[in-house]
Amino acid sequence: MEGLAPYHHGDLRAALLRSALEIVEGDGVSALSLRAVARRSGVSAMAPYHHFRDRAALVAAVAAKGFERLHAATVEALQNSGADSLKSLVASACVYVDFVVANPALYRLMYSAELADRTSFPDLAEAAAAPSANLARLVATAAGAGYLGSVDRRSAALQIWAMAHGIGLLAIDGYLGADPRPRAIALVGDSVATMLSGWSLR
Amino acid sequence: MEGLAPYHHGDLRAALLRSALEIVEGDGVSALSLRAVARRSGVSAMAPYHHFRDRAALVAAVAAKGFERLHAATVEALQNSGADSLKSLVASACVYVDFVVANPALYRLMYSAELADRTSFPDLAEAAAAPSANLARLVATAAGAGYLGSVDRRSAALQIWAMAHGIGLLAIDGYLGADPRPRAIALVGDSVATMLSGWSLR
DNA sequence: TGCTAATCTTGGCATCGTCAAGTTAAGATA
DNA sequence: TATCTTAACTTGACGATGCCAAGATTAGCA
Repeated sequence: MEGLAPYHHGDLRAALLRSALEIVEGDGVSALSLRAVARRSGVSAMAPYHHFRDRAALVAAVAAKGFERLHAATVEALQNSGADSLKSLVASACVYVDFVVANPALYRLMYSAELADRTSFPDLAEAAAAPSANLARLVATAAGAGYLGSVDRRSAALQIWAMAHGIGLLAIDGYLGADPRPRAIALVGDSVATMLSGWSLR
Repeated sequence: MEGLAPYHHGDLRAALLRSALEIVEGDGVSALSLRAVARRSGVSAMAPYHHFRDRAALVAAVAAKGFERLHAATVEALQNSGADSLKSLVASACVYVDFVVANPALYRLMYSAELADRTSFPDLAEAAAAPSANLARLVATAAGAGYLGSVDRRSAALQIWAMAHGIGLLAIDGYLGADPRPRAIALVGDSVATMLSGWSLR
């Protein structure tokens, strides 16, 4: 026993996810096929179907992993920053964009059109909710500290999110030149600070 | 002569583009295949290759059409608005987001990953430059009117663009609920106004 | 009128997602 | 321990896709 390639893999699901992430990060979303994932995991083309209903389910699982990482990065950064709610907001926006620039293909996958309807993927919906909830919490404390004036919290959160989302996407699409990372981070930090100063006037 | 389906189409390129736009708007980007476009145009599967080098070239041509429409919509809206540079900026941001919400699949295609490197598609690069140039011009006149304080014009333009881009994408991805159009437009208008008021402080 | 080059077609190949039916082994039951 | 159930995995096949290669048709110009 213990020969090469046993019939039962042991933990194929995890291995498939790992392979999928490697493919996405290495060759982009377009290279992510079920067959490629199976091949890289040393398994037949149909094996993944016993762990993911179809290709979309695999993509959704990869996206969920991405949201988990994004959330983890944000949480970690907030622990290292102070308690100032304004600085926390700016910092988490910067971390967000940093994540986008560091994982361009993964981020694009996380917001790809095929996953727009998340009702079919409850795990993905749950994973994606964590960053949103985090932002909402930060905005709430900022509002409590009087930084938002009379501005609706939900609107404020959406605007900050949209700005980070937009800057991150423009960065990885090449609109911020080569080496967009410092420029993108400076832009979000600047814009979030600007918005907060604008809101505090109301 | 003048029978059905002549061997030479006459203006296949235009017909293919039209079919492609119909497919994108009707069934989404994922349904846009060369064969489907050919089928809808009543022509063999290989015919498109005499007008577009490969699938990416077709997609690029569709995207260019999209940028032309976006630019046209913005220009038209600006003619109907006054000369106030601040209002013009807000208005064009609203028109931008309105376009995104009205043409979700087309907009996604315009910024799809496969077109990120536009050096291969000079026509697309040129078409995409028009909206950017328009925005830069509006920002320049706003700066001339003293609305930007000491803020870098390029940064200001990028932030406005990113905000519209981000809000539009969040809207068509379902994060603004069903019927996102009024909400999205209100959000951009609000946010651009906020940013301008924040900038004018510096 | 005849030549050339552009336009369009047919046929074929590799790859993809997925259905159907079979094989292997892990784990419960007796 | 022997058997049975069931999950995990495989092989084979089908239709669809992007694209290569080679042939057919016709427009436009000499």
